[in-house]
Amino acid sequence: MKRKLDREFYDRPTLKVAKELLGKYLVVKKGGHLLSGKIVETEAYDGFKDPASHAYKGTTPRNQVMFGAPGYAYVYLTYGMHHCLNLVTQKNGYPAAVLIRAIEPVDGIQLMKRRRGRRKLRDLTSGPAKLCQALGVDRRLNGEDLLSDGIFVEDRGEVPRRIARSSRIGVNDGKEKNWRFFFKGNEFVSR
DNA sequence: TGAATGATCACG
DNA sequence: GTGATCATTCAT
Repeated sequence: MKRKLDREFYDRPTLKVAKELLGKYLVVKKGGHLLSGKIVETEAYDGFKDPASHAYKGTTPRNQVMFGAPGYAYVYLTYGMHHCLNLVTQKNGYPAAVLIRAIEPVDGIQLMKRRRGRRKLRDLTSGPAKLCQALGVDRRLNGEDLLSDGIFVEDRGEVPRRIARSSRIGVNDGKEKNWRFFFKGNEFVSR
């Protein structure tokens, strides 16, 4: 049983969405290719009061999508060369999203290897920018509807186990919360 | 541990 | 316009 996540799934508290995305399948279809992977690591960026969020200081041209309706992709370039993929959550006007930090490769592994220039399965998608490169996600997908057929998340009926949480990677804030979720012991989790 | 690499944003 | 920063990755 496969079921594409609907708008209502994303229109909920961000921490809950971040946690429940674990074990779901991220699917990208483009140019006749089908690429997918099981989500094994996420991070929540929630609201106006989250200093680590791009939306902390209000709207800018880049973060517009975070303020928009739930169920859309927010893709940005960082360090001048790496893309990161987020899934926008909660209602229009409330800036929040979930960063997809790692997936376990499932469909299209040969193409992922070619794009990444790596042979080992573990090196393909074990980080937010790695998985974007493997799946061919870049800023052209910013603002893309996650209910479209080009990029979406699918429930394949699996029951997730062994979920752990920690502080977010690359976030240096005194009050940093445990807003990173991952499968304990999964080899595709970043770092 | 640090280089790569360029968009983004605050400042004025 | 300028300069600091960056939700990272890879090779040294």
